[in-house]
Amino acid sequence: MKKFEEHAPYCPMVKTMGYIGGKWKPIILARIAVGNIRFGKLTIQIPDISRKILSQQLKELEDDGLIIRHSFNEKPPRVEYELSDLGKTLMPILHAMNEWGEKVASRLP
Amino acid sequence: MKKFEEHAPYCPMVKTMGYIGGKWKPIILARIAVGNIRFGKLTIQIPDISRKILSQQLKELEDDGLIIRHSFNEKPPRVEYELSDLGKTLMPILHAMNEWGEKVASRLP
DNA sequence: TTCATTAGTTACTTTAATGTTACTACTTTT
DNA sequence: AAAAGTAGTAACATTAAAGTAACTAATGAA
Repeated sequence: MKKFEEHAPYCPMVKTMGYIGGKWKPIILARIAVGNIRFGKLTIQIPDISRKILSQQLKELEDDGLIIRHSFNEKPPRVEYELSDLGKTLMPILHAMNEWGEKVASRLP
Repeated sequence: MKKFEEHAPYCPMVKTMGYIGGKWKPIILARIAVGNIRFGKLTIQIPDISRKILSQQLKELEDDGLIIRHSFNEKPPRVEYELSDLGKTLMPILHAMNEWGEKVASRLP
């Protein structure tokens, strides 16, 4: 039924979605993009995310090389996250998304 | 570049994710952005999406005012989708995502 | 006559994503 | 001595997302 010739041999959008396709990832990345940030601060800035999901998503972002995790050996623990060089290349996407959200929010209540 | 913190009271990223946050939506939108396209053509260009999900996502995109559905009263049926004016304002995001996917694909195998 | 075509829908099942609660370790503060 | 603070994790429960198979209508073609 589907013709092979018409299949997109490789889709950049699919690739991108593989990295930032989660419900929370762009939101998390946008927060980290502002500057190094601690785990607890993220849970405050993104009130609707649970610690479990946040932790999980951060790990995926780290595994994908988009963020760097800095763990200071202190008690109580302190961990900071920052964008990696690769993560910083996402800034145009994050900014475009941020701007769009602003515009839509101001026009459609 | 503007800092995300300047727009913190409501979260524009969350708003944007509400519109294009699905697994398939950016991919579908990117396809429609290329030009008016029929339902069946979309199922060919996005081989891994089922008709059910495609139909469902298209309806959501239409309800959100991002795309316009043109139904020609023919048998067998013909339906074409195009970006609305609002949908066209997503182009910077879609374009940035597409470019990022291309770059990452070329650098990381 | 029977098949192929198109853009879906319906009913059902499975998988992925997300949430909840309780818990840890170590130090400092009350 | 108890409590507060941090960055998580484990076990379990739930919800959201996605997949599958079968079906429709009207027409033209084999």
